[in-house]
Amino acid sequence: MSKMIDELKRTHSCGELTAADVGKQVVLFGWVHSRRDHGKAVFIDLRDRMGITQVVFEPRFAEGAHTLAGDLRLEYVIGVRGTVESRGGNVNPKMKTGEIEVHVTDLEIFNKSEPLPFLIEDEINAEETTRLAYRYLDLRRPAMQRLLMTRSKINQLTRDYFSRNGFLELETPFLVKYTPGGARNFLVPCRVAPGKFYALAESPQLFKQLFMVAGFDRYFQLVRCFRDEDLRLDRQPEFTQIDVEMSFVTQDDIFAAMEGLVALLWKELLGVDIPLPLPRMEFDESMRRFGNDKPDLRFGLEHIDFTDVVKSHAGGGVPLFEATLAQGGIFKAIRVPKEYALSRKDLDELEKEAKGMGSMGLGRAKIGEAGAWSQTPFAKAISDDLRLAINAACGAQEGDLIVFQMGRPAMVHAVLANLRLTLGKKFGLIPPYGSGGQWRFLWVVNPPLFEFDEESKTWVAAHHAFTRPHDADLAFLDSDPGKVKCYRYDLVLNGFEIGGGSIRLHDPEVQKKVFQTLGIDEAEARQKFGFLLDALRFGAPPHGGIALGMDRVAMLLTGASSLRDIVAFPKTLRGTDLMTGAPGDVSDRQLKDLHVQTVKGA
RNA sequence: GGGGUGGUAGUUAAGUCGGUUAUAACGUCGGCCUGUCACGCCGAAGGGCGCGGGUUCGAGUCCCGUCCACCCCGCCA
Repeated sequence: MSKMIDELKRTHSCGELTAADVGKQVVLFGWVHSRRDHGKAVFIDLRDRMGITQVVFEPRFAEGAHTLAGDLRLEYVIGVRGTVESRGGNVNPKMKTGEIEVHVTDLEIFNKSEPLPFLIEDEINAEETTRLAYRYLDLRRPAMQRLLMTRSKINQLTRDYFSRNGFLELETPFLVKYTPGGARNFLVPCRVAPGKFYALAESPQLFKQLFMVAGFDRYFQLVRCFRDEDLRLDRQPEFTQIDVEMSFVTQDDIFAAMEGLVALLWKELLGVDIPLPLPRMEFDESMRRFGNDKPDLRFGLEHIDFTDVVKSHAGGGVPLFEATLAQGGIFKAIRVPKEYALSRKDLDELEKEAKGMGSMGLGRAKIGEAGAWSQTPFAKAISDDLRLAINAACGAQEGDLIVFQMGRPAMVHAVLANLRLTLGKKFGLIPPYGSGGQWRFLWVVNPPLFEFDEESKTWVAAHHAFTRPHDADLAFLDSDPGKVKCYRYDLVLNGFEIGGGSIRLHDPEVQKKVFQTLGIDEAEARQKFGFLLDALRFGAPPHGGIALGMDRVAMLLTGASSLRDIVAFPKTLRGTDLMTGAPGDVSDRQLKDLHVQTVKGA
């Protein structure tokens, strides 16, 4: 048992002693961060989550402590008592506590440590696989401690902000009824109801709307959500949302509430003033200029649509162009100005990337003298008129390169949107962190309510069936569903979707029409959303809401390069936890209790 | 489901046209050192190259399969 823990109180953290404390008797607890043993003088950097303090052992301070200090190794957990002394001429300006050191009179080793799989240093020197397998050691690294402390601060500021503004923090269930559509759910077998399953909530969506019907008016929650979809750099199977719902509000009211939070977070955590209100862009415009609904506005290389140009020249004699037009395809390009040279090898790599996304290839043309094309198989077939018209449409000058895609709109957009990002990174167009102007927030607004699903040849809800259409578009519900815009909005930051929400459809009559368009009949609607439909009939207030991806916000705020870095115990891309081994096997007995059979090897 | 990158001491990496005993740094172990803070100096241990096949006189290097990790597409209302 530890004498020092029982008898002495920790007086300071390892990050706070300064010249003003010289002469004080102090007690510090922490980990041996590094050790410099000079025989008669032993220097230890002692670390806790607040910082590092140098502690010194010499026989003249205390014989016993000095002898014991010879046994210290990295990551031993120790307690020291001693006197704060000035370092005199040996000040270390790189350390916050570099003006002082502690001359130790008492040392206790609370616990030893075996040699570590990797060093506890800020500079990442271990592969993520190793770090994740020993996450508790990885989290000791000061850089990781700062990330999680920032995360904690975000939570605290968010709670303060919403509480101050009259929001109630209310909880919703995680174990919910499975409803089809949307993200794939994790299913949880229910022991007491044989053959039945709960779903883990993919979001509190329906419940927060019911809070509005119940009259709670302003709700927020920092809530865990679960989605059984494939993972990405910015996607984990469980993640945290800052979830918000408000009654008697317009879209502008919701924007104002969220902008206040964003400005507060950026001010408090980075000292950055975010100018409000945040800019807005129509969904259509975003698709046209950037090929997706989450544009990174930190650089140009915007898309240029030259479909009409090709059309008006009837394909210009290029068979592939003519075929694309016949199939209703579109043509879009990115102009690469001549100062950003791309080698043949670069272009081959880009083409490979494009093919990986379903493209046939990467169209390209180098602009030469008098608008001539080279480095392209189209150079011979294309008519002079069309070639010059495309150059003009793209604003391409001699020495520029245009890269383009043609075909199905979804493919063209996907390929060029990614190509734009790849080129932006390659050309170093993204402003470095801390340079100013690097926080490009954007509301993307007024997307279509429906999308046409090519597979089933039906209209499906682009987001969900409870989003309020624009009143002016109601007439199109029957005649031309693709034209119906809705009060749906995404908050985008630097190419990441950090939040999304909508004004909800609270009018049962319009709701009925929406279901009709979707081909959902009364019975099906009842079965899927019965309780919500009921609720909407019993005096549902006009309401709307939004959810911010808290993890993504934290990732961007801290400059972390992956969502995994700001989640304490994350999963790999295949959904496994390398430390615990989850997901794991269970016994036949457990399965039997749950009335579950598994199909092996199928 | 598809496209791509990677896997070599505890860790991070090098390893050329296939060729003796597979390198280095950090860490570890032993010794020395009173002003270090990437401490220094002397010495030592530690891997057979993700796994399984194959080609070859000979494979870390070539081929096939497979596992794991990462990045992207699909997917994520």
